[in-house]
Amino acid sequence: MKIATWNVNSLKVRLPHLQDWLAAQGPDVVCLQETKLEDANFPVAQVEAAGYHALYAGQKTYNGVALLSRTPATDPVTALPGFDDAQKRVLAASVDGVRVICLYVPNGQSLDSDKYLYKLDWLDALTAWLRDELRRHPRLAVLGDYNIAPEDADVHDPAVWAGQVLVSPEERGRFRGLLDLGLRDAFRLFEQPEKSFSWWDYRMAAFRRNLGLRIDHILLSPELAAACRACVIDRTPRGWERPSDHAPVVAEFV
DNA sequence: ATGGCGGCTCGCAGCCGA
Repeated sequence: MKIATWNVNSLKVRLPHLQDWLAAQGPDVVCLQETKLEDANFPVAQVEAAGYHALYAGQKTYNGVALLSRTPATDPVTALPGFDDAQKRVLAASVDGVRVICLYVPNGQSLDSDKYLYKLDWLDALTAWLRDELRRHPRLAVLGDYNIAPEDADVHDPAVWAGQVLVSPEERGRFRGLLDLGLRDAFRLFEQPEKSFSWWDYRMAAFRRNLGLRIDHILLSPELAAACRACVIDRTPRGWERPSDHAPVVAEFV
């Protein structure tokens, strides 16, 4: 089984890239973030034509998540339980015996912003929820844009990023809290190239110079981690014309 | 690296992302 996560930064703009990438990679499940579409405008026909079923929880302008799957997904959940949130950032469903959770973690904007406090509260609610979900679902995969670079190795220049969101000790502590639940970072289950990133700023030719961050992650329950055979970041679509600023992350397990 | 890009919108300027 092949699962993937991709922040497409507007599905309306990136639909051709998604179609090309699905045809090239043929994943069984794809979690999308930043669709920026109200549900009435979701491209259901195009996704079905590509061979996928779709669940989606969207809104205008910002956020929005979707879950595409070769076989129909069941038992959808579209919010963090017990966390009152107007923003569409969560979509969970079951596919082929795997509980899949698609996340778009808040960015936080800056350390002195209310959005940063919202991010930390959001991560606390996520942690409490995933603790229960791990008990309920031995085969659990939590994929998405976490907006956290877990370690300095996930940052092109830690000195440049010091004191900013995505790398703060509080955010990294929340990420470690997820690992402490028993989840494993699929990417780090394997030997990986130095300076592996999943996001590059549109400015300053950052992709060409590989000035990036690794902030898109696939976390796996112990059972799925034991079955995982590969996890890679596919940089290819980031080099296409008019790309998303994020690259897809893909994991395969038996 | 102190901005630069590229989404979005009761659009032509400003907000937001990361």
